[in-house]
Amino acid sequence: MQQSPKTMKDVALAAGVSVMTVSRAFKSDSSVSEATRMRIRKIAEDLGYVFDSTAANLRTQKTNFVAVTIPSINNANFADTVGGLSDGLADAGMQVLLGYTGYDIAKEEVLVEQLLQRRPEAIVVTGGRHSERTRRMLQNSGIPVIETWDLPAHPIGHVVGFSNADTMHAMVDHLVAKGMRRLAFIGGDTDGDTRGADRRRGFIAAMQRNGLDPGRLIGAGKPPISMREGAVAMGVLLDSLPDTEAVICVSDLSAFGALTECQRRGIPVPGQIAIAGFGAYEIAGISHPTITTIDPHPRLIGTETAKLILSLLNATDKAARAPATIRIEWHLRSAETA
Amino acid sequence: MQQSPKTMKDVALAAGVSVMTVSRAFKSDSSVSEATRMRIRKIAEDLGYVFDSTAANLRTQKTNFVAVTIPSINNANFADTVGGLSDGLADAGMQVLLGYTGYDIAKEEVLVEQLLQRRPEAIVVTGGRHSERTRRMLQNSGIPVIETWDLPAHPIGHVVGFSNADTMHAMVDHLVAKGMRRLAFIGGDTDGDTRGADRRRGFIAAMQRNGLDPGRLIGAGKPPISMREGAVAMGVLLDSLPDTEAVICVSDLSAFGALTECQRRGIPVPGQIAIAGFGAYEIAGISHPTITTIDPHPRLIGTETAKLILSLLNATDKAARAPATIRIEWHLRSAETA
DNA sequence: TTGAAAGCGCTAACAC
DNA sequence: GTGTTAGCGCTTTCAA
Repeated sequence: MQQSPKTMKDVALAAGVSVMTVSRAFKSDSSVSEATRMRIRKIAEDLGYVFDSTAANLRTQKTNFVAVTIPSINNANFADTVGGLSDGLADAGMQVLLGYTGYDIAKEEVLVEQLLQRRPEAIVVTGGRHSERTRRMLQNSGIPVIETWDLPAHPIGHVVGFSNADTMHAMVDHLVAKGMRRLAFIGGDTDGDTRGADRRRGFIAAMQRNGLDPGRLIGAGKPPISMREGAVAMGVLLDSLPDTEAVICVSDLSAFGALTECQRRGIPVPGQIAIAGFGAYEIAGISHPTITTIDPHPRLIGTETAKLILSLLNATDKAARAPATIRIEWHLRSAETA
Repeated sequence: MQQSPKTMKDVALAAGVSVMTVSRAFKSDSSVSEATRMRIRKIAEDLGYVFDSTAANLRTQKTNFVAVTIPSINNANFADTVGGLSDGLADAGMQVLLGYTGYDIAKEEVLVEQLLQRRPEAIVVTGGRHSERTRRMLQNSGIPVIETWDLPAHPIGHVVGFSNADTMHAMVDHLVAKGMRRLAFIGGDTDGDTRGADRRRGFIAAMQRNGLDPGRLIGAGKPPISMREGAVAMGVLLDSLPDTEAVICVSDLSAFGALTECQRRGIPVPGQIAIAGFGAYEIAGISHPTITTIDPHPRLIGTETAKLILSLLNATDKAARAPATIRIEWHLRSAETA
């Protein structure tokens, strides 16, 4: 049973042709007579032969996959990005090799090294903050590097993203325009989620710009912040700063948790307190009441990244490989909670 | 910039040693003097050398990864399983190569073929229904095959899962014990989600066993069923069969959507209608009210699968490689909606 | 502790 | 349209 896998040699032997002819029979654009091709494919299928791409990869120096790092597999936003990326690359016969950093730049460093050892054709990372060694490895990799979900001040290579801080300026302005002044922010209490930290910074800057107190910051735990942590943080906020008029949560998940805490306490939303989130997760549009949020178009980030990668890999002239920054437009979705 | 990557030969040249010595310097258990090892590693780092695992894979016939197919990347249950699997394999230095079937056995067939071409050390598939060709490819692969999230009647190899139908028997009995008789089921209207279809079948069988009418079946669309589709289906149910006493939804996501539809209509839950879901997603425990559900312990499925794979790969005698079926216990979590 | 030779399974390049 | 030769970058094996 556990016999060693069949090789092209086995197929060639059975078909009475050379290994090279078998190889050609599997590439649809190569010169083999249609009769031999069919015969060889039939024999291969009967033998249970499975093409060995590890060998082809070594010989051709092409692996046909793109490495991608995301903070967590369990996050609908990043899942949408990866989905868009996978679908966009699939037509070109490329696959995605995914790795999870757990919101930890030390883990990211190990992961990037492991991924580069498998010789991807391009590498996509989430966010613009990395260890020095990670930056160096990416820079030296010789393959296209794309940073996403962010707009780094000093990009390593290409960028497909947006400014997380900017979104909070828009959200603060939205709430202020509704007459609210005492705004709070619920987010992680470490900077592991660098995009979440950027949003907190954006919140603080926007409050200051509006001449308002940016001090109502509630730490909800180590990122990522769950629904439950959002609920707990809302409890803390309601207990400690009961005159708060609105709260912006680092994500829709924590915003939903916060909403349920209000519901459990019988506190009207947005009557007594308004709630806003981030991410345009499905729950924001279906919860009762619906949640005001920012839609960063996660899937679009993925499809645009795929397009960029394919154009870079097909580029012949140097100009076409120049570092590109693709800004993704985001939208504020005003809903019932704010 | 786009120069060809450094090889061990480059490092060897720079260090004045043979390629073999460089190779040894990177394996921690091999015989090189500590001085040379340090020197070589330093030189390699300075040169920006990155180990090429594609070459090592070919030579050693080991790739150090496990292929995994899941229906959708955007599903917290499967994400948890993959998370448990990744973590369980990481200690052994193995990675996961993930592919998505989109709840489509034709796509699964293509995917399995692509994955096997990369020569994984084992392959994990979600569910127990596959095309004939998929079964054949898996059977002939010569590597451990693990079917998960199901208890197939005729397993291909190993199994780590549970009976989806059984969970619905427990849920129906739970509702009947509360005095409810007119029960409905909201699920997909195709069998693409085979586990969802199994749950619908389990619902029907359990109703019949209780002498109740199993005809209140609401089709909510093509799987996977979203929160919104759950809400729409609940609207259909309330309009067409308003005397329904309880509804079981194919997942917590659709159950939550159904709950919000009741909330929008001002219908008390569970006062007028009880709601149950499946999956023990975070939302079931945090929504207001909380949702009665089945916890299939998704992460445990992943960690048990990882343990099984590692023991199979380390097994020397044939007995230790005999097909195993690991049943995962699930639990009914009674909450406020039922 | 170190090195030389051979080869993993495939394909580019060149012959015929 | 088909075959031969060489070699991708490593590691196994054997020798020193």
